[in-house]
Parts: sequence; structure tokens; C-alpha cells
Amino acid sequence: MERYNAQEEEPIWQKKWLDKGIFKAEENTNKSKYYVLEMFPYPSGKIHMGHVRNYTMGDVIARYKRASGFNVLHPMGWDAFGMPAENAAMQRNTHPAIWTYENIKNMRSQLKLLGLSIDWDREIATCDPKYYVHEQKLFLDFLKKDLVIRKNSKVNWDPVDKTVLANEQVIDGLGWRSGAPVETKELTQWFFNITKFADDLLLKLDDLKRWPDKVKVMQDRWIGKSTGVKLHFEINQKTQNIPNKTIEVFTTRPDTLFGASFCAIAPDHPIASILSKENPEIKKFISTCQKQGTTLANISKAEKIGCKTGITVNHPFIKDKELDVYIANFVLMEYGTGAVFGCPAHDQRDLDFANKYQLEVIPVVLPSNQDPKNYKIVDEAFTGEGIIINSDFLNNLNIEDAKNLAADTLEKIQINGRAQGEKTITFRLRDWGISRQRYWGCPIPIIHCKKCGVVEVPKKDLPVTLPDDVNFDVPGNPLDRHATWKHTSCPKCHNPAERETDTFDTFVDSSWYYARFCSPDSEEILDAKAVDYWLPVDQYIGGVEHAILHLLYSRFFMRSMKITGHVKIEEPFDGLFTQGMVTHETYKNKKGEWLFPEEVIIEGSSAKHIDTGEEVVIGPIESMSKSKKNIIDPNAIVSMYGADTARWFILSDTPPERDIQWTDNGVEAANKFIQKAWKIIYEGERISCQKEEKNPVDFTDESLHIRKTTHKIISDITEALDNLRFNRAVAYIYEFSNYLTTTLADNPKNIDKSIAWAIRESLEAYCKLFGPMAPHLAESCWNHLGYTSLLAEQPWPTCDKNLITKETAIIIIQVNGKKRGEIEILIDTKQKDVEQKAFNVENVIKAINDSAIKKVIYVPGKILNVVV
RNA sequence: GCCCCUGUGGCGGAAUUGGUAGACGCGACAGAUUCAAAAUCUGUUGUCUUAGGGCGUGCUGGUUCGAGUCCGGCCAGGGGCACCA
Repeated sequence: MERYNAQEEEPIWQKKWLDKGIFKAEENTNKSKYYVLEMFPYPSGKIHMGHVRNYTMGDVIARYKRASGFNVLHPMGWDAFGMPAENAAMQRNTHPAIWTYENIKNMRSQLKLLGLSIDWDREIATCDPKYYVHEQKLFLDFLKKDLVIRKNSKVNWDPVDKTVLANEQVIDGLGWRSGAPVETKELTQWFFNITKFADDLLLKLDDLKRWPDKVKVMQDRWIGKSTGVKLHFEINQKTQNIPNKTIEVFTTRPDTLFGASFCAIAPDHPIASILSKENPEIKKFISTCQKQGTTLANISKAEKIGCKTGITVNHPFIKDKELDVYIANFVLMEYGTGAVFGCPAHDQRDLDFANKYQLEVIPVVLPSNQDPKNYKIVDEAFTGEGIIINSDFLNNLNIEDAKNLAADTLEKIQINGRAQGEKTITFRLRDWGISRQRYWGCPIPIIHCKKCGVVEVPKKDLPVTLPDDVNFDVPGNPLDRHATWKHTSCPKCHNPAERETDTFDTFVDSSWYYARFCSPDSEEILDAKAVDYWLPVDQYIGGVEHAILHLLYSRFFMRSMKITGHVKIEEPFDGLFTQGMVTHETYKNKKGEWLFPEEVIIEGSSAKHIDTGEEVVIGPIESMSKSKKNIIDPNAIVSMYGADTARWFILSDTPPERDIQWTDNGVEAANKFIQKAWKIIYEGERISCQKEEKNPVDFTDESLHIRKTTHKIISDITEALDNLRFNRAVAYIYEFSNYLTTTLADNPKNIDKSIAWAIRESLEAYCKLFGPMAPHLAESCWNHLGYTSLLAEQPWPTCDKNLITKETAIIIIQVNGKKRGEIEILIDTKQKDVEQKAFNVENVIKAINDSAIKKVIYVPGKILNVVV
């Protein structure tokens, strides 16, 4: 027997699959559809192990579903717009398009080596005008339905480079290239009106039964619905000369109004801006706050600081009570109204603040276990349930009732000709800003005309394509300084006008690509028949890092596309799976420089450098990253062991949602399996009967046992794959391998006919079962079993239920919950008979030891517990 | 600070609705084969033990005939975050 040679075999099968076109999704079929999609890659240049894991999992599902009789759509494309292409252009003086297409070419050929069952005819790249022309059309359709709005928003502005920076280009408040302190600048930008769907996006999370709870919780919190009251505090006009008569605050706790001891506004609140003009102290405080940034979690640990405005406001319920208004670093302009009232007793931030500035702390909610006479709040705010105290007309109510009564009362009080308060629902979700001041993105199909204002590019003039003749010598957006591209005429009045030079956020490209895959060549945005048939995606797979933005934006897009009539449903992804990362040990030399794994030789628990012999420090296991050099190149693994080994390893041992540690031992084990499976088929084929031979009339006990084992494994693996438990499917294959190895060794050539038949049945099932995971090997095995057909076209083995129905069962005998013995019984033996048999077991008699039997619990087919 | 998740042998991890804890793989050890090694194959491998068993799923308390699984409290590790009023 020759060793299985993956390097020789794999290309053969890849070519056969391609030539026969068996992975092409069928257009006209009566079969049920199954749409498998993995998050498409950004063409960075090379595939990495994360891709291998992602696409292997998807491929297993696609192959399994195809074998199970589904019409499978399993496409691939490229999320091809984005900043790295522009960075490459700046660094290497290559055009973003050339760099991107070169990368796509490389990565496509790398992916093809993995033997993925992809319908490559549907490949799309988002930077292709044939793709983005439809995105531009969609944008115009959205615009007509008021799904797009235009408003001001802040951007990071680099004053030296005179360019807008992404968050990741701002390092410690400085521009990444210029090093200049970043300023904020207001620009008029385009937004998708995602907040319009806030309630629906939240509500329908419940219907996503095949999504991980984790992702749903994250989206729930991101949307952040809260019910409360907006109320106007009347400004005491004596205190400051400002135009505002009231400050509007939002609260979810109107029940604690009697405990209010101050008000606070955000540093960028309009009133703060007015005051800062005349008060240098306030101005200084505001700039201190701005330096803190608002995006980092560690600010939550930062000290709560504030600055008195000098303004006071009147308490809505308590006559003559005034509250000082502060500007405070923990109040956010983006949420609610940018102003709060502080009730220190029942909010930790307010309490920290009050303690710092020696403000009143009035408890108004009394926990049930406390005595009102000596109930005090010192440095821990009470946020639990209780009864209202110290609150006039709210006293003795529970929190819920007090909230309602307070809100109702506020609605009845008139102030400046309107109700002082009103019940409101607030979301933390903000509209999606889609304008980017960059070249390598989809142009926004808009023309700005001095006379007509914002004018749409007529659909007949689409696509608005990117000009090729650009350079990146100077910072900033090349579209903005392009000599001719920018200048055009107004479609309405035909006077000179300017193109919008902003391009779309790349999340726009990825918010609808899954729909375009249904009809990638259609002249329409989406082919109605195709999307109605294929959508939703049945199984979507990708990294959990996209749990919020990409998935939420896609859900927004489906809703919007439904409104514009392009699709009929609202949810894009019926099933979602988020896979874990690929990790590896890290290595450093004595100088503290990172080393690649191939530079290191491991000896027991220590390591040394492969060339110098210098001692190497083994660091913690971390997710693979270029910066730490703990990466394994998929290409290297494929060329050394073959794609099946890489695929097999990445599916083994670790549950798919967890991080998997890449180890050399693991790869060796995977490769060992490949060889072992080949050997089993090779040896087994000599013993088994001919293919397609009729099944014998009678089976011996032994041949029946082989059949039973085979069908049990079929059932187990089918269940594992249905639940995406790839690691368990692998374990069952190992179990089957061990069983087959022993069975073959026990049966020399001159065996019983029924055994020869049972062995063939098991061998055929065997390669079909590991087929989705190691598809090339499976084809070679299938071929060795005498078939000229492709295994990829064979149906999934079906489990004969009669063969796995058990006639007998092992019953565990427990005495007081401890195992004392086991007996084998017929499955429907009555409890009385089981007991009788159990009481004859020596160890059981010993354990009972003449004690009185209190109770006997019998779980049929499983356990008998005797309580003494 | 808030939210979420996870703690099982030397390691990765199995264990349906609460019902034999440790499947399967790695590593280690022993043996076979070999001049020798690699590869391969066969065993053993949670722990203590007086060899009858005892103890074992982060710690601790509870529910139960019975808890890795359910409930309370704690500890540790990981992840997310936009201080969300």
C-alpha cells in the first residue's frame, strides 16, 4: 500500500469538481434551497488561518447540505473597498485598484487550494463598478423613501495634513502621520436613518432563533431602548443672562425627583458653549473634558468632575428649591438631551459627583430591610427596589407607581405655555453616518448645484465611477482635488456644478452583498425571482467582531430594501454562527523581539532559536497576529500536508465558537488520520464484497454488529453536523476508524458473505461521513472503492432506525446515589423484575447490608437507585 | 465602572430533559517491529488506597433518591462597551 499523497490527489479532484460544475447553484429546481454564506474577506493580500477556519466550516455545511438533497448556494466575493488600499498606494506608489485586484488574484488562488465547494461563477468584488452601480441606485431609492438624511456631524480633523482621520488613525489624540493634535470639525454628511427602525430592530431580535444569544444581547444593548420622561427645568433668570428659559433633561427615574440635588449638562451642550464665551474658567474646563475623549471604557473609572455654571434651576415639585447647574464630564451630548438631574442617593455616578462637591444626598427609595429613621447613603448608591420616602405626594408608593405618578404630574404642570414633562422613549442607537472623505470607496451619486442645491445623479448616468488618474502624494481626498472629475454640470439646470467627493462607508458595500449573490449578473439591482428564492441566508458564519455594526446595518438594509420593493422579507440571516479565533504560542528572543514559529525549536518546556541556538522565551497563547509573528501560513501547511489536513485540524477538538490553538502536534494528528483513513479503505476494500452487490438475506451476529455500529455512527455524525458540532463529528469519525481497524484485523480474507457486505456498507458510509470535512481524501477513497462517480455527488448516508433501536439496556444500580453495579436487561423489562435482578448483584447486597429499603427509583433504561 | 461568557486529567475537550464523569485526540509511559531511528502497531494513563474501596468537574452553601448539569454567595480567567441618566 502506498501512502496517501495529498499533493498529487487534491488537484485532480479540484479539477474534476470544476469541470463538472457540481458546485454551481441550480437556477431551476424543485429542490429546497439552502444558502450558506461566510463573511466575505477583505483582500489584504494573503489568506490567514482565520479564513481557513471560517471557510472550512461553511464548506462542511455546504457539502453536507448538498449531499442531504438541498440546492445549495455557496458563493464568494471580496469586500474590496477600504483604507488599506489607499495606505498601500501612499507607501508603495501603486494604484489602489491595482493593489486590490492583485490581492484578489492571490487570495482567490489560495482559497481554491482549500478545495471549497464554492460557485465561483458568482464571485463579486465591491470595487467593481458592475457591483457599485447598483449600490448607487439603491442609495437613490432609499433617498426617495426618506431613508437617507443629511445632517452635520463631527469628524477627526488633522490640521497639518488637512484631512479627515478615521478613529484608528488617531493615536493618543494625535494624527497618525502628522503627529499633530487632532481637532474636531463639523461637516455636513449623509446618514442612513437607522434610528427609524430602532424599535423594530430590537423587537425582531426575538425572532432570530438561530442566532447566538450573545450577539442578540449585544445588539439589544447597542440599540438601548429606555423609557423615561423628558422634563424642562426652569432656569432662574436672575442667575445668568442667557437666552434659554429652560434646560431639558431626560430621566428614567422621575420617581427620584425629590432626591435631586443638582443638574448637569454635557461639556458640548449649547448652554455650555454660550457660557464658555464669557467665562474663561468654563472654557478651560470644557477643553479639559474634550481631551478626555468619550470612547474609552477607562473613562468610566476616571474621576467625575464638574464645573459650576452659576445658573440655578427651580425644582419642579418643591417650591423655592433651587438646584445648581454644573457642566460635568460624565454627561453625554449624544444621548437623551445632553442634560441630567442628579439624584446622588440612587445613582452611583451622581453620588461620586455629589461627594466630591459636597452636595446633598437625600434618600428617596427605602429598601425593605431598612429602618427609615437611620437609613443613610454614604458611598454606595442604592438602585434596587423599595418604597418611596421623603417625597411628598409620592411617599409610600413603589418605584413603578411613583414613576407613573411623577410623570403624570409633570405632564399636567404648565411651564412657558407647555407641559413641564412628557413620557418619552429614548434609544442610544444613532443614525449611521455613511460619508467618508476618501477615494477608495463607492462614489455617492450626488451633484451639488449652487442654484438647485443637492441634486441626484439621474439613474441613466450611473455608475458614477472613480477616476483612475489620481495620486496620493499629498494627504487628503484625491477626488476633492481632481482637476476634472469633480466638475460637472447640474442635471437640472445644466449650469456648472460639483460632484459629491465623499464616498460610502465600506459597511454599505457589505450590507447587501449577500442579496446580490442571488443574481450577481442581473441588470437590475436585485433579480426579484432570485432573491425571493434564495433569501434569507440560511447559515451565515463569521467573526464575532461583526456582532453589532455589520449585522445591524445588514438588518437595516433589508428593511429599507423591503420598503423600496427590492425584497419581501426583513431579516437577512436566518441562522448565524460566530466562530472563535485561531491562536498560537508567542515567542521572543532575549532582546525581546518577536520570533516566527518556524524560527523556533521546542524542546520539552523550553525552546531555542533554530539557527543561533539562542534561548527563546515562550510567551502566552494569543490570537494570531502579524505584529506578534505568531502566525502560521495556510499555504505552507497546504503544501506540506495538503488541504485536507489543514481542514481536518481546524475542525478537530475545539468547539467551533471557541478560540482554537494551532499546534504542530495537532497538525500531525490530523495528518495521521488522513493516512489512517486511507489505510482503512485500502485494507477494507480487499475484504469487502463488490460494489453494488445485493444485500444478503441473513446477517450473522457479527455482521449485524458491524451494521449497527455503522448506523449508530451515521446517526451521531448527522446530529453533530446539524448542530455545527464539528469537533464531535471528528471524534465520532475517530471512533468509527478505531472500530473499523479492529474489525478488519479480526476478519481475514475468507470471511462470511454477510460480513463482507456489512464491511462494504461501513466503508462507503465512512468516506461519505468524513467527505464534507476532508473532501479530497474522500474522493480518492470513493474511487478506490471502485466508483467512477464523484463522492461529492453522492447522497448523505441514511440511518436505518431499526438498526439503532436498542433491545437491551445496561441499568446502573445505585445504592443511595452511589454506583454499586450494573445489569443488562431487555429494554421493556418491568421495574419489579429489574429490582429482583438488581438485588441479586453481590455488590448491591453488600451495600444494602440488611438496611431497610426506604424507596426505589427506577428510570427506565437507565438507572435504578435504592434508597436505604 | 457596567454587561456577557467560561472554569472538568499533564493538555484540547466529551457527557440528550438532572441519571455510569473523563468519549475522542494530544502528550507521557511500557511493549512489538527495527542493527538503530523515524514511521507504524498493541497496551497503560484523574487521584489516593490497607486493593474492599475512598475522593474527585474553581470555592462554598442549598434543592434532589441522585448535581459537571438547577438555585444562592464567593473566587479566577476571558470577551464586549458609546459613563446611556
